[in-house]
Amino acid sequence: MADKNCNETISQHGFRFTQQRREVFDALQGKNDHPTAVDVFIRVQKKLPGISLATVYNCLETLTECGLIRAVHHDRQPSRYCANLAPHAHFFCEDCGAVSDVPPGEAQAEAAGWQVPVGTIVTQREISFRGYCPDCAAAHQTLLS
Amino acid sequence: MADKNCNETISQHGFRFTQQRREVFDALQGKNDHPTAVDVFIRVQKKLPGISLATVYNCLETLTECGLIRAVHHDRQPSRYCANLAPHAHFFCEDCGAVSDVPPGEAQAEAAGWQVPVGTIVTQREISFRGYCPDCAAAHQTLLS
DNA sequence: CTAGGTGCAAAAGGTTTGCGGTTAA
DNA sequence: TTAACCGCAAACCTTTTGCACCTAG
Repeated sequence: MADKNCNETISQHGFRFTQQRREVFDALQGKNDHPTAVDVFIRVQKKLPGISLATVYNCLETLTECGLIRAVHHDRQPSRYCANLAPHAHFFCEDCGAVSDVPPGEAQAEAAGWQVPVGTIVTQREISFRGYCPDCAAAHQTLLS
Repeated sequence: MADKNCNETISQHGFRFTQQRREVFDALQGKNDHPTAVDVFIRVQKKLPGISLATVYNCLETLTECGLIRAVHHDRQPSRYCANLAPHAHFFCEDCGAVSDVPPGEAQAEAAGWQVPVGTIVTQREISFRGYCPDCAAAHQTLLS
């Protein structure tokens, strides 16, 4: 069903629904980790041994353009990809490198309160947190005590 | 005076206060544009014709490590650097590529309301907006009307 | 049938690094 | 004096591109 939706969306954007695009899309579904292009490449290779990394990059870009997935960036590290289309922020652990989704609270639906100049049109907002995930924070605390 | 402070801070971090670091630091002071490493390189060359781009990169990293400047990233575009140490967000214009600082409003001191998992330690937060700056937004409107 | 997509290999572009000579402390 | 730093050039790593072949519609 996700594939059906994917197919339709891709077609609506004037692209073809190829095996490669389907597998790249599938590789992100149902996981909430945030794989890099290379990670996706490794996953998809299990289904399509002949796929090339360049094609994975191309597919990821196409899918992003179609709004089926989202690209996530942190510093200049490799791009990561995310199938969670709901509004959310990202958390990057400085220790283990894990990337996780951060859902907004009730009161946090909009980025109210930022003094964007009058006349500005904001089309997108990105919020990211950096620090230590619960596991790594606990490990730190143990070391310090 | 800014230089004096810069000198002290660099020394405190165990680094040397070299001409190159001073000029790189100075190249960012008093401007609120957000130059790339190459932009800084071009500026600093006027003062130190012999400086190399690699040194500019190294200086920018050292200064960032000392907390004297801040690195700003957007997608995988070249890193930009910012001398504004006050808490603020960034706005990236999709049309003209301008990067500007966005000060927080009164009610926006913290990014409260995000459901970070219990036990997480957040050390840094980054907020960025993308869209059209007032000038480009006006241009768009003109085209559409 | 054919425009668009794929695989490959090579290039691009930003950033980092190794090394011999230089300099701030 | 000497460890840190600089300039240079080469390496690195992610991402993009050109081209000949292939395939979805």
